[in-house]
Amino acid sequence: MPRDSRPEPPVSEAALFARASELGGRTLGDVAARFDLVPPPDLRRAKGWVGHLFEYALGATARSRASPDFEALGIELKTIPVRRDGIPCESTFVCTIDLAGIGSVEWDESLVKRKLSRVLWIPVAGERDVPVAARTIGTPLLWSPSEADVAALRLDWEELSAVIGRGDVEMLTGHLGRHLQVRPKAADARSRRRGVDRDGASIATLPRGFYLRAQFTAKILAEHFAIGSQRHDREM
DNA sequence: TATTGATCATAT
DNA sequence: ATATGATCAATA
Repeated sequence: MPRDSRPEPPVSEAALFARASELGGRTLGDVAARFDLVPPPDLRRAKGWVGHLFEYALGATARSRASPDFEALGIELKTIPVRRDGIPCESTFVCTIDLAGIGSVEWDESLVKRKLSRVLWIPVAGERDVPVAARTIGTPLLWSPSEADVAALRLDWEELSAVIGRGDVEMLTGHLGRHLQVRPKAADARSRRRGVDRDGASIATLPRGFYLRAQFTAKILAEHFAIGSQRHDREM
């Protein structure tokens, strides 16, 4: 029998953050056991397992629904795998791209801007030499991008969107974009999605998504820790 | 070894 | 087949 059943959605941002904070310092195995879930030995065949665990443990809206994860609060949940030194192991997936329509979308109404407006980051040990069940949960961070962040993300988004919009999606590589990049987001390399070519004609191409580079999220987490230790100093 | 391109599971 | 949750693994 599970010791805890699935919690109700949190009623406020503070309640959500408090709930997430209680998980800090514990292992994924601890949390999974509370809900009678079994951690896989590794994530090769369960890449979304950590994210799903936290959706469940924090009372996120059902997986079937559209984002944000906490609809009533307008908060997006992101687990982020980190090394022992706190630096992210991976980039962070933001959203898939409507390759046929993004050329006529403005930044202010973009999915990237909306999804990143409020994010609950949960750092989790992500090194592959640690079994999933033994991986430690870090201190959560409730984040909104600074004005400088928004400006920088907008610059990347507009550049990348323009390339897609003008019909050069096939020229895009993961190299483009300072903080935001475009990479495949598909079941495999044969997947196809509707896009447009340089003549504006409809083509079938690889589905792609926006991702945040690890360097960008590293900065977010680093600033978080810096502020945390500053507060700690003042308390002493 | 950091990064890009490829891939895996589940639910709808 | 698409959307959401991401990490894997080959490459540079």
